[in-house]
Amino acid sequence: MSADPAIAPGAGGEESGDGRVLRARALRDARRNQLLQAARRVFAERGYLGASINAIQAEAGVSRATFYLYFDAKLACFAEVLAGFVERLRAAIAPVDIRAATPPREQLVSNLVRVLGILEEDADLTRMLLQQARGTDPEIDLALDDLDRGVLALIVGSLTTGRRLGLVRVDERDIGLHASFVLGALKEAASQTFLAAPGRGAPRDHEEIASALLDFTLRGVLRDPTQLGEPG
Amino acid sequence: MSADPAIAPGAGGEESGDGRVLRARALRDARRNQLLQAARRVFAERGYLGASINAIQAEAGVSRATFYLYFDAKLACFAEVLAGFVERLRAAIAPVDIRAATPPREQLVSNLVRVLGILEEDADLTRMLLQQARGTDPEIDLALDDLDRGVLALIVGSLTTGRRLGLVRVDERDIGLHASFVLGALKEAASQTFLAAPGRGAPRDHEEIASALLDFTLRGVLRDPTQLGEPG
Amino acid sequence: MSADPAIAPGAGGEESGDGRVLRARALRDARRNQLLQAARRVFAERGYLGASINAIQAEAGVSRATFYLYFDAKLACFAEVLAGFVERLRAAIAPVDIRAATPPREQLVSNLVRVLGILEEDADLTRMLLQQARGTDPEIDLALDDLDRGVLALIVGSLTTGRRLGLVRVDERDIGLHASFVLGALKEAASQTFLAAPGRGAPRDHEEIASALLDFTLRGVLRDPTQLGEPG
Amino acid sequence: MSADPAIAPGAGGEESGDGRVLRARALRDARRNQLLQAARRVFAERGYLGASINAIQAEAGVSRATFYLYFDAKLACFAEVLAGFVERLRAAIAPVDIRAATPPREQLVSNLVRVLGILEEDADLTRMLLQQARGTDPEIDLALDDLDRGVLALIVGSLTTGRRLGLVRVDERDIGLHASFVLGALKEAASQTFLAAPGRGAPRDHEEIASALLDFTLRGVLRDPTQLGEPG
DNA sequence: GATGAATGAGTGTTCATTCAT
DNA sequence: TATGAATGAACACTCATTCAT
Repeated sequence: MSADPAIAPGAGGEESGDGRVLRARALRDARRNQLLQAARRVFAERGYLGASINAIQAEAGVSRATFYLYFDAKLACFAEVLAGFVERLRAAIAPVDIRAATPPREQLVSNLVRVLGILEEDADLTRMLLQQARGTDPEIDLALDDLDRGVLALIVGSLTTGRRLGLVRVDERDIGLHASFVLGALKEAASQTFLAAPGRGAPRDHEEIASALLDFTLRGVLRDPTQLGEPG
Repeated sequence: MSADPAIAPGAGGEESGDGRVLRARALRDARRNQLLQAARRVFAERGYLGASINAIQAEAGVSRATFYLYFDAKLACFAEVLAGFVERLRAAIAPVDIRAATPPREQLVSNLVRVLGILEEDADLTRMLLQQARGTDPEIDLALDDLDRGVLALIVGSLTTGRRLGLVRVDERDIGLHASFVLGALKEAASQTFLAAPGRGAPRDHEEIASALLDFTLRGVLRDPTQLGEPG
Repeated sequence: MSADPAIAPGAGGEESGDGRVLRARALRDARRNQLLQAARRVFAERGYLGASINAIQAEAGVSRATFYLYFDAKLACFAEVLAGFVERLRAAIAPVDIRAATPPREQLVSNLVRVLGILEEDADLTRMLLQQARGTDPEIDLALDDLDRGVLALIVGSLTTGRRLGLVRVDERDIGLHASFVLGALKEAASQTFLAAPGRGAPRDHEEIASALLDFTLRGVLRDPTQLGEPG
Repeated sequence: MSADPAIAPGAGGEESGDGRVLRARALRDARRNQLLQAARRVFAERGYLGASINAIQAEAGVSRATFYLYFDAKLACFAEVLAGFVERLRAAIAPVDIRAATPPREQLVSNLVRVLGILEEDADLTRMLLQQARGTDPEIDLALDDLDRGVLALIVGSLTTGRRLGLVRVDERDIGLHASFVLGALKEAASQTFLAAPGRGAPRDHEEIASALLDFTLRGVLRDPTQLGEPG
C-alpha cells in the first residue's frame, strides 16, 4: 500500500501483525486483571463459598460466560487471587543480612513495615485470609499452610541464628512454639489494626506497630525480667 | 378438659400433668441438645456456608422440618452453637486475684491451661472459630468481636495493673497493641498446636504451652534485653 | 376420645397411623409414577441428552426441585425408565417348552406377539431404545447390551436345540451370526412397522408380522432352497 | 486494484490471479475437509448432542469461529458428515444385473462385502448411524429414512424380480415386511460384528458374513423347510 | 411435636453462536 | 480468511425454608 521499499508490505504486514497481537494481548491482560480485581473484591467481601460467579462477573461488568474465558473454574480464580497476594507478601520479606550496614533490627522493622503496608492495602483480602480462607478446598488450604510454613520457617531461622549467637534464650525445642507466638502476634496486630471496627484506639503508624511488635517479641512486657520468678 | 371428677386436676392429676409437662420439656431439651451437638459437628467440619441443614438433621437423626421446630433459621442455630462455645471459654477464664494465695503467674497459667483444654477438646470448632467464622453475618461477627474484646480487656487490665505495680515496661498508649500481640500469640499457638497437620514437632503439654506463652509474653525471646539497641 | 374399649386410643391410634402411612406411601408412589411417566415421554421424544430435567418436571406438573426428591439424578431416572421397559420385555418372553401341548411354533409366535405388543404400546420409547439410547453412559450401554445379550442367548439356545434335534442346518460356528440376523430382523420389523412414517404399506397385524418373521427366519425367502447353488 | 501496467492483468497477472484463486479454493477445500474429518471423528465418538463445536474445532486445529466460516451451524455440519457417509454407502451398492456374466448371488455378495467394508472402516460413525443418529432433527431423520428407503427399495426390487422368476415364495403383500427383515439382519450383523465389545465369537471375514447373511435370507435356518408345519 | 413433601431461588458450568478486527 | 472475545440461554443439581398432615 506504500511504495516506500523500506516499509515493504511484508515487513509492514508483520509489524502490523505484531502490533495487533500485542494490542490484543494487552486487552486480554486488562480484562483478566479487571476480572481478578473484581474477584478479589468479591472473595474478600463474602469469602470463597459466599462469593458467586454471578457477583464476580457483575462486579467486573462482563457477562457470565466471559468469566470462564479467563478462568477454568471458581477455584482456579480464587487460587490465582491468593497466589498474587502471597507473592506480594513473599516479595516484601527480605532476608536479614547480618553483615549489612543497616543493623538487623532495622532490617526486620523494614520487612514488617512492608508487610503491614501490603496487609493494609488489601485489608479486605487480608481479613478473609486471616479469618475465612481455610476449609474451602484442600489445595487452597495447602497454599495457605505453605505461606504460614514459609513465614514460620523464616522466624525459626532467625531464632536459631539468634540462639547460635547467644542472643536468644529460648530452648531449642521451644523454638517452633515461639515462632508461632511471633506469627500470631503479627497476625492479630494486623487484624486489630486494619480490620476491626474503627475507633478502637488511635490508628497507629506502621513503623510504630512494627517497632512495638519487634520490641514485644524480643523483650516481652516486663521491665525487669529477672523478677519473673519462673520455674527454672 | 373433662368435668369427670375421677380425672379432675386432683393430686394425682396434677402430678401426672406436671410430670407430662416436665417430661415434655426434658424431651424437648434433649432433642434441642441433640440438634445442637449435630450442628456443632457439621459446622465445625464444613464451615457455615458449607454446612447444610440436610447434613445437620441427618447427623441428628431427625427429620428435615424438625430442625425448624427448634431453630428459627440456619443462622440462629449457628449463633447458638457459637454462643455456647464462647460461653465455655468465658467461664474458663478466672480473673486474676493479686491478693490470692496462688501467685498471679500460676493463676494465669491455670487460665491458659483451661482455655487450651477447651480449644483442644473442640478442635474442629476451634478451627472454624479461628479461621472461618467471620464474614458470615454481622451479628456473628459482633459476637466474635465481643469475645475478642473481652479477652483483650482482660489482658489490657493485667498489663495496666502490672504497669501500676511497676512491673510492666510497656508505654500506656501501647498497651492495647501489646494486648493484641498476646492474644495473637495465643490464637496462633492454638492453631499450630491443635489444628495444623500433625507431626509438626512433638505434641506439647498444655502446661508447657501455657508456660512458654506466658514466658514469651513477659520476657520476649532475648537472653539479655539490654543488648537490644532499641531506639530509646 | 371414645369410651369404647374396643377401639381404644392405642389401637385406634395405631390403625390411624398405619392408614396415614399407607396413604402417604400411595401418594408418594403416585407422584413417583407421575414423574416416571413424564420422564418416559420426554426421554422417548428427545433422547437422553436432549431431555432436560426442566422438561420432565414441567411435563409432570411439579416444581423443579421435586424431581430430585424422587430420583438421585437424571441418569438414575433414565435407568429406571429403561429398567421398567426391559423388565416388561423380559416378562413377555416365555421359554419355549417342547413337551407342552401347544406346538413350539405357536409358542414362539405368542412370544413375538407379546413383544410386538409391548413395543407398539411404547412406540416412542422403543424408537429411542432402538435408535438413540447408546453412547450416553457406560452403565446404560451395559444395560442395553445385557438386554441384547439376553435375547441373543435365547435365540442361540433355540438354534442349538434345533440343531441337536436335526432341524436346524446352520453350522455351529455360525449360530451366533444367525442369532444376530434373527434379532436384527425383529428389530427392524418393529422399527419399520411401528416407528416409521405411516402409510408405508398396510398396517399389519402383530400375529401376521410374528408369523412372517418366524417364517422368514426358518425358511428364508426361497421357494425351493435346493436350487440355491450355494458354495458347498 | 492498481492501474500500473507493470502489474496489469496481463498474462502473468492473469495466471497469478487464477493461481491465487485456485490456490485459495484448494486451501478452502482442504480446510473444509479438515473440519469435516474432525467433525466425523467427534460426532462418531460422542453423538450429535454430546459433540461440541469446541471439540470439533480443537480436533481440526482451527480457531473457534473458523468453524462457522465453513458451516452454517452445528446441524448443517452433522448433516454433511452424514450425507458423505450415506453417499459412500450408496456408491458401494451396485444394482444386480441378471444378464451379467457373474451370477446374481456373487453380485449380491460383492455388494454386501463392499458395504461391510465401509461400515467397518468407519465403525464409529456406523455405531452412531445405527444407534444414535435419529431424533436429532427432522431433516436428519428424513435423510436417514431416505437411506433406509433406498436400500429397502433395492431389496424389494430383488424380491419382486425373484418372485416373477418363480424363485421367491414370499407373498406379494409380505414383500415389504421381508425386505425389512433382510435390512434388519444386515444392520444387526454389522452392529454385533463391528461395534459390540470384542471377544464375542471369532472375528469373521466379510465374505463369510455376507455369504451367511445371504444364505440366511434365502434359506432361513431349517434343514428341511417341508417339516415346517406352517399354517397354509 | 414431628415429618414428608414441596418449591423458588440459586449454584457453578457449558453451549452454540456472533462480531469486531 | 481467520480468530479471539464475548454472551444469552441453558444445563444438572442443591439450598434453606414452608406447610399440610
